[in-house]
Amino acid sequence: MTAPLPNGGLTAPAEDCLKAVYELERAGAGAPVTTNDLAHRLTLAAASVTGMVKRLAGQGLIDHARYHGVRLTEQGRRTALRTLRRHRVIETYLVSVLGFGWDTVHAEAERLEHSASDELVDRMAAALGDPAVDPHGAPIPTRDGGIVEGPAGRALSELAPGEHGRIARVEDDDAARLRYLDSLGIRPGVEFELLERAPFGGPLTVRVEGAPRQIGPQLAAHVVVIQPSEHSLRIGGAEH
Amino acid sequence: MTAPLPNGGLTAPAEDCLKAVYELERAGAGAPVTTNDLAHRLTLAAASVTGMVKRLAGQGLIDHARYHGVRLTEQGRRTALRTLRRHRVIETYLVSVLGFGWDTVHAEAERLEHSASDELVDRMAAALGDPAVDPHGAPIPTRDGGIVEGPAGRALSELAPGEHGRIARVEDDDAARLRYLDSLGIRPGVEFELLERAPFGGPLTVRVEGAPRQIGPQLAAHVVVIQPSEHSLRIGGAEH
DNA sequence: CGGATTTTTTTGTATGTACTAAATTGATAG
DNA sequence: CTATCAATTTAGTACATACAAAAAAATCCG
Repeated sequence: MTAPLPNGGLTAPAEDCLKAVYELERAGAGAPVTTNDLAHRLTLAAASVTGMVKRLAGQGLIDHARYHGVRLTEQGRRTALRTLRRHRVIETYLVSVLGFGWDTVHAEAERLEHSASDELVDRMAAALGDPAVDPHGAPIPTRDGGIVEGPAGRALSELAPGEHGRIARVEDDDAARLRYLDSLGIRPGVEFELLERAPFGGPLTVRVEGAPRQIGPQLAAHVVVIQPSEHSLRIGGAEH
Repeated sequence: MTAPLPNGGLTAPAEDCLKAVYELERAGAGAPVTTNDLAHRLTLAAASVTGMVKRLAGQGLIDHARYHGVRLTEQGRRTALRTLRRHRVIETYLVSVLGFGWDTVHAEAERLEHSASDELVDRMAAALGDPAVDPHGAPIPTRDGGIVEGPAGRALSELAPGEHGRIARVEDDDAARLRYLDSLGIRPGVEFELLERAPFGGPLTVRVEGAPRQIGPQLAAHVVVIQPSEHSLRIGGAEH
């Protein structure tokens, strides 16, 4: 009796690893996820990842081609999405019901996602009316393993001056960075307009809630926005 | 980065062990808690307990006299009570807010108590109006480390026919046994009268909610009752 | 008091998670 | 095509948790 292991019988590090593979696969457009990518994401030595990956491959949750990275199996994807659902429902519950700030819930959810049962999470979700997105704008997987990965918004950092829209999602887990963004008024649901971009990777100036704000391009890269429609006014080449 | 370890930096098994020492000390009227007692309580081999006890003693949480059992230090007591508070607040929240049955919450709380932060638990407690007891009638330690261990009720199994009162607490964690008691109408807060006791350790007949119910003495030993006052009518020797 | 029994600890083993350092494989550039 | 460099895996170590079997200590009883 080492640990309780409520849901699929996986340990917390194993669930974290699957979640990381899922997220890196998504970010990398389906390319295999390398050991180094996982090590960085999990703040682990590469050798530790190799060991974990072997165990998970042995359980049929990922396919591992030596020296060439890993891919989730169908079973691994389902498992990762269940963990992700627990994480995001918990975050939403903490913010909506218990009054936590959206910048502080990640760490708490990161622990609770491994010990909360699916039943508890389903009750939380029901109490919230089965929300579709969490406080960061990330989609919440459904009980049956589905997920709608949003309408493929663009990063704030990719827009050209004059473009405007609504902030859909902030893809960052660090409390300090989120608190900073929040202090600028940059949070999911807020309307904005990009006023200007300083050259050579300089800061962007964004109007949010009536006020002009400056934000660095690295931070802005994690802010996903949606625009009113396809006839948005594009001035200048914003691709990069 | 093996595990998150939210509160005192203790692992889940270590917290469970401290909690068990606390509970066994209480049940044993302060006598030192033996390795075997702990092994039974934790469903562990005695050898495993010895190892855990050494680590905890090294951290100053318990005093360990080889071959003579352990005692919580003041620091250990505080730590145990914080874990106990988390457990009981979580149980109460699950029952009162999320609609779990009082018979099923123990297992869920047993896991969550190790990953929920004190801040989360304080918010849950506040949402409940800082309740004094959990769904089983057990007292909830306060934020500052205090606990009021109830008015020292008597076990239902110790009463004599004709005695009556109110069920204060059910000291059992097993879901099946709790569900059975619940089906008999035996739960905290319910008024009762002991109608008769079969001889030679036979079943007790108890009137609860107007209906006569039979209950074995082992189960009844875990039902703590309080009586109207000290001039309760005692008929016959009820001791033992 | 001293042997028998019980309890506890020690010893040795296993697993999962982590690390560092060394070896290996793959990719790249000349 | 090979030397080099980066990425990855292997090897060896450590710690916490668990176990069973053996040894040691305490207790009990005649």
